[in-house]
Amino acid sequence: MRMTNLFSQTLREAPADAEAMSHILLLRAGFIRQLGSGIFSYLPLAKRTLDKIEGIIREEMNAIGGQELSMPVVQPADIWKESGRWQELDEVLARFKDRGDHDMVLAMTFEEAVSDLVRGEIKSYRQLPQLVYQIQTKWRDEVRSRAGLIRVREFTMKDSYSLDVDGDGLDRQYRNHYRAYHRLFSRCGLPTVSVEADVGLMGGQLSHEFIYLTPDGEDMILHCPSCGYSANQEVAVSAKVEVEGEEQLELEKIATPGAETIEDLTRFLQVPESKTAKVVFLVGRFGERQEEADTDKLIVAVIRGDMTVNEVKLGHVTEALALRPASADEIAPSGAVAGYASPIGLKGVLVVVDESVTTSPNLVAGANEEGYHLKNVNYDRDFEADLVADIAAVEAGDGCSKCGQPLETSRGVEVGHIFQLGTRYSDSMGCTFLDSQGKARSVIMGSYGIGVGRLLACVAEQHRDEHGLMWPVSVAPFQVHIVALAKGEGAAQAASEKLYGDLKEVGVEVLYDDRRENPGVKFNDADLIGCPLRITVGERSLKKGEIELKLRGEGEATGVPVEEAVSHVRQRLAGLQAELDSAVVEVADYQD
RNA sequence: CGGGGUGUAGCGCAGUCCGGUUAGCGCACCUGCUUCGGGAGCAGGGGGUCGGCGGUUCGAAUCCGCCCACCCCGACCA
Repeated sequence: MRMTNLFSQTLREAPADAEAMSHILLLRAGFIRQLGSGIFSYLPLAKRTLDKIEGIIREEMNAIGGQELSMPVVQPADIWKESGRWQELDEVLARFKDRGDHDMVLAMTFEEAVSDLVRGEIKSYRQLPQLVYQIQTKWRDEVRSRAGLIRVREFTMKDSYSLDVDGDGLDRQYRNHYRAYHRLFSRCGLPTVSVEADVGLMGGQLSHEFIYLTPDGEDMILHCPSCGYSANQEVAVSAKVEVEGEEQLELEKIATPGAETIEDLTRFLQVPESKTAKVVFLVGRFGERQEEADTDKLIVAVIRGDMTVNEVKLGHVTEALALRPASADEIAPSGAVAGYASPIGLKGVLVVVDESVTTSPNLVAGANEEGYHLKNVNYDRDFEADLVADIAAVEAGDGCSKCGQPLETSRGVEVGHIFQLGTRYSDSMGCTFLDSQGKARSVIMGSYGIGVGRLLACVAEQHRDEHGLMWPVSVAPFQVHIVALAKGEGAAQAASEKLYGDLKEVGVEVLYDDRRENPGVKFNDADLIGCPLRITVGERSLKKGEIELKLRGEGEATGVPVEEAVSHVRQRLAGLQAELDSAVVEVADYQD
């Protein structure tokens, strides 16, 4: 591709509203342009690397038996009503009506669509197992898009769906994906770690996320340096701390004027945070799938003062469809007094108590009376719970639940997520097959996603320096960038043209800077765009019968004879590819 | 949705407090000449509903009101 024909230009300055480095660089290098919040156009350069990423994904999916198909983005709401997600999901699912006044949705994922396909096609156990996948556009009306391509509303995702007769089959496909994902991310040059994760709006029982670790990531990961346990904070568990036996003391009401926070309280009473109980008020939305009517209920979560509530865990144990912070008006009717609240004496609420509170005797808790707290509050004796569960957010330093060593935290971006769905969709949508006994059984499903655009952004984030992007060969928009130090006629011009033609001839992908620009401009743009191999063609080295080769990451260029240029280029590219291939390691299975 | 911020040419900004010529500057773009190995110089030129609507005023980018868009921080996810 000649740069004089390329449909984009580099920007010397980045738009002011870009902050993430991947966003700034992709914008400056002319890969992407923004149309609206979380809505982007991919220009030719980005499209090329996207295609390469998708190519790698296809190879890996095909290698584990995947068959590519394509499902519609606009779908009738009926199937979503059948699965129950029409009711379960809120605004993330974009809805509209067609001209016939039918409810329609913009697909945010495709479990319903495959399930519809499956119930039509799959009749017998003889047709299983199966693995289908697609690389398709999705729309999610995210609460907040951010960081360029990292979190957007319209995005393309590779999603695959496995269909099996039993759990063993599902497990096999799940493990296949687990390994394929690790291979594929490393083939793209992106280091990732896999962690146990929440199933979120997919439903199902087991799930892993593939995380690219970066301080700018939005997910919090906990991992144990000694035994390897790693999980998203949403589901992470830590070792239970046993409190040594302490006799239950008599309940005592004390005046604590103005002490409305745990911090105030510890200072006022001179007790550690771990000797207090705090409550968090949330409103849970409850309802049955397949039914329209929802009811809100106040949830009172009780946890020890030194810990925080993990809302994902709380959502699971309460089986609420959604949780949100409660307003003062919603709290008041229960009898709770903000700042001096406790579960003692509350009416009509769902009390969820963290395990930490049930094992900690003689805590200080609110008296539900302005200006007063209660001392020596004990679970069971003084108050009861509707649910006792682990609802604590695990933090750095907490003991690993497997080996007891302190856990560490890091941040990351989720680029892939795999789920063992089981029969969550086949049951609700009637995906059954006849087994060898002639009995109808539900298809066992798995679902596996990769955010393609996000993957591109993460690769950009990972491979860059102060001058610009540095694409791994496997996904670079072009393998070679020719900088022609010539304007119009001359030896350099002729040599560049010839080299460009020769390289294209042998199938090398080359971006040829044939613009009438000064050398500095061309070098800087080459660095910005970040093709792995740069060739400089200029009078200076041409006099020695040479052109110059430089890897994007290298400092110095090396001269090679003009006649040998093509073979040198192929060698260098092969070398880069080999280097990348050798970094692809087969990973061990996940730990159960 | 709550909190914070920004909207002036394709991009980066000044001007807005304190209303008053044809609304500026840098980059980018077009023409010409020169230059030519790490973001060149000179000369000339094109490009603006000052986010939108309404109001105040003799007069609004500037003051007032409403609305919209985008970004950042918190609850969601690939």
